[in-house]
Amino acid sequence: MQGYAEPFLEERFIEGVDDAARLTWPGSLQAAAALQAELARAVVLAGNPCGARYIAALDASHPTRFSRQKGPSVAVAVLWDRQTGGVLEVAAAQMDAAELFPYIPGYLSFREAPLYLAALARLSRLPEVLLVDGQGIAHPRRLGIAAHLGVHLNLPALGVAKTLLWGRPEGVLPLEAGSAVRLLDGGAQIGWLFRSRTGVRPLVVSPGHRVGMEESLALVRLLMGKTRLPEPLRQAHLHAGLQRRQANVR
DNA sequence: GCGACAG
DNA sequence: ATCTTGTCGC
Repeated sequence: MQGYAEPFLEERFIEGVDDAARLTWPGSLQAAAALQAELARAVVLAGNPCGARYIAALDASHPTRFSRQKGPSVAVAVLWDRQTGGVLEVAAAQMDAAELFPYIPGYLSFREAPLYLAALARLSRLPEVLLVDGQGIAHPRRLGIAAHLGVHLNLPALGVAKTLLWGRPEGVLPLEAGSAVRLLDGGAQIGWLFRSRTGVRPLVVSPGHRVGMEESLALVRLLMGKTRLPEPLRQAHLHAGLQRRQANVR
């Protein structure tokens, strides 16, 4: 897949970085790390998305190597309406898994962001916030996939990951639902460990772009339903799996 | 060399 | 990420 359609998506030029190159594999891990560090300088860690009505939740589903299913990878953008508390639209995009960049911890956006951009472009309206399955700034170079997408599209974005990639929790996280502890890297806070339900493994919440640290956690709290994941992301996960299996049959 | 390692 | 039914626990 070369060049992704993005009709209504805003763009913001990042000084010193070619627009189209922001999400393109620059050729080496070293160059990719440098690009991440460069884009991380553009991250804005302030903003309150709690009043937003339209949220896009992003998740992807991939075929397994040792599976009979050899079909495409599928990404889904679920447009969530906070006014009604339900799904407005489900937009999907697919690519042959072999054409995707491989998964390398720390470089997930080079694999999945192109799919997400294609899915987002198929939504009928521009979301006010992106809720991404993965890290925001809780990343070795402060540019997880949520931050990368946020900066690229100049949209408020935040990450909700199911496991930790980077950072050290500040103390022990209580078992009670709703509890949270700061996630630190050196002296700086890079996110939260958030116990969304009693007894479940904590989520890693971190701002991606144009969202404050406290506000990122506040929004996730507002989006919680009855399960471990915030409801929009749970829906995105569900639909990504369903649509991938659908694509296999065809 | 050893441990860590989003999806 | 994915392969998978029932089963244990709040």
